[in-house]
Amino acid sequence: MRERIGEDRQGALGRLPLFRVLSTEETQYLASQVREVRLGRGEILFNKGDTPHGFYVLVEGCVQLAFTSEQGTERVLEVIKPGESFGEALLFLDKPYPVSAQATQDCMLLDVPGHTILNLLEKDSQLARKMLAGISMRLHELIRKLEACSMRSSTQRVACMLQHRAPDKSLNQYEVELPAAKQTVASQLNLTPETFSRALHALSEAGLIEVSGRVIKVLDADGLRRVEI
Amino acid sequence: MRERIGEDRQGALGRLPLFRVLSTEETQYLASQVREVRLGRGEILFNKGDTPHGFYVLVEGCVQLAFTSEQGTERVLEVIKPGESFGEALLFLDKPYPVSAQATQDCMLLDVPGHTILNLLEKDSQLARKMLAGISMRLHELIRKLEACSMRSSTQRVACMLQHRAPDKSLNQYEVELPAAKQTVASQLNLTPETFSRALHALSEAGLIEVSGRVIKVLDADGLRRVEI
DNA sequence: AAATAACCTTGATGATGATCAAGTTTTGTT
DNA sequence: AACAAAACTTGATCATCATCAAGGTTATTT
Repeated sequence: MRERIGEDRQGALGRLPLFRVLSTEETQYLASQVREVRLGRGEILFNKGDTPHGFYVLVEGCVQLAFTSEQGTERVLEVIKPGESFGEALLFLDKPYPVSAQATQDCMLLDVPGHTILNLLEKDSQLARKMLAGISMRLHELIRKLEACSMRSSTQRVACMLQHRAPDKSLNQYEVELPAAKQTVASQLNLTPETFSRALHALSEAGLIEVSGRVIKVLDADGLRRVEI
Repeated sequence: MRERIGEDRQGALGRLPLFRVLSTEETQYLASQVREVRLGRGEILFNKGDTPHGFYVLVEGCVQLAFTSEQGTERVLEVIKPGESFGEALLFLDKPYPVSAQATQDCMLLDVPGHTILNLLEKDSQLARKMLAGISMRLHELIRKLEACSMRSSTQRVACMLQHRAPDKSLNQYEVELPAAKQTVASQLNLTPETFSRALHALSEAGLIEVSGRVIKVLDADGLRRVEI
């Protein structure tokens, strides 16, 4: 796969959700402008406060976006998976990155220069629409997170996360695989690893879920909805 | 002003930040499609979970966007002021409103049908760019809020909000007028009115601010930055 | 396969902020 | 101007979650 992309960057770009709408010609132009970036596990792509020049598409690996407070404590905002992009919003804002980006696996990304995407946007209303949809989706996700963040109980937050990750909302039983280490997921929920662990324990006690490593089996989705404390 | 808009809806639309880029012809088309909505203080425009059909531009008054939990407690996400729009992101998502909208003052809004704005977007890349910028800005704000929400201390959150509302970041002294009732601002910071009140008190004690009603005089912005508890 | 490191769990304690309650001030209405 | 209602403040108490600490488990490396 990795070689494939090296050889056929154009094809790889065309397969990305965001760029699927582009014409062959446009994809060609794009491919000529992007730069490949490789990161080893643990490496920092950019820090909060850095000046953005474009945006990134993750082709392979895993990147996490996080705030870091003065004391060095981290709060993970988002885990980026292959095919997803990040940093688009900054193209239009002229502000520094509000978060840091770190590779949690060996990664291959494409660095798309700002002017390239702005050029494409001028001419291609389909791409504009796609980007609007992408950013809107991101916005929606953030609203959900903020809502979760203002829900009182830690257990409720965890239950809520498990519901959100259901493959199908109508199912009452399903399995969820956590997208990252438990401490990372905890951080996304604005919880300490300890509290997260206890919350999972409580939900197990209540017979609502079964935990084995990163795989969580939801036994009673309806019960999760009714969690009070 | 209100009559003015009634007479000259086209002119009013052209003056709105989002639509300033439109041609006369486009503005004319838009004006023919929008519907005026008037709300009395306290009235609900839509509830969380409702199906959106378009988006809104606030011309006059004040609207607040909030979550409401099952128990009826409210958490204000945003206070919309005249000239601002909301609900754009839903145009691209096919999801229910994630928040409720309530008038906190008598209001006049324009209801822009989804298909109208999508039509305009097809042809006008300037508008697309403007919308992208608008939504990106919203996204950025939300990230800031989430970050604030994960900062530990309530007093820090209040101090942070006061810094953010500085008319000019380089000033060490300035006045801030809260955009809404204190309980609303408290809610935006994910605090109870009581805790908010105490935080303001603490900052006053420390000689960093002076409070008189909704007007807060910041005496030492640098000190605010260093607030620890 | 052994060793090391990272990750996770469980317990005990403490601080922060929510809640409840009562009083004060401000705002708005008649 | 007087009254009512909403908004705000202050105090006391309590619950939740973070922190600290130690032991256990799973991954990774050699």
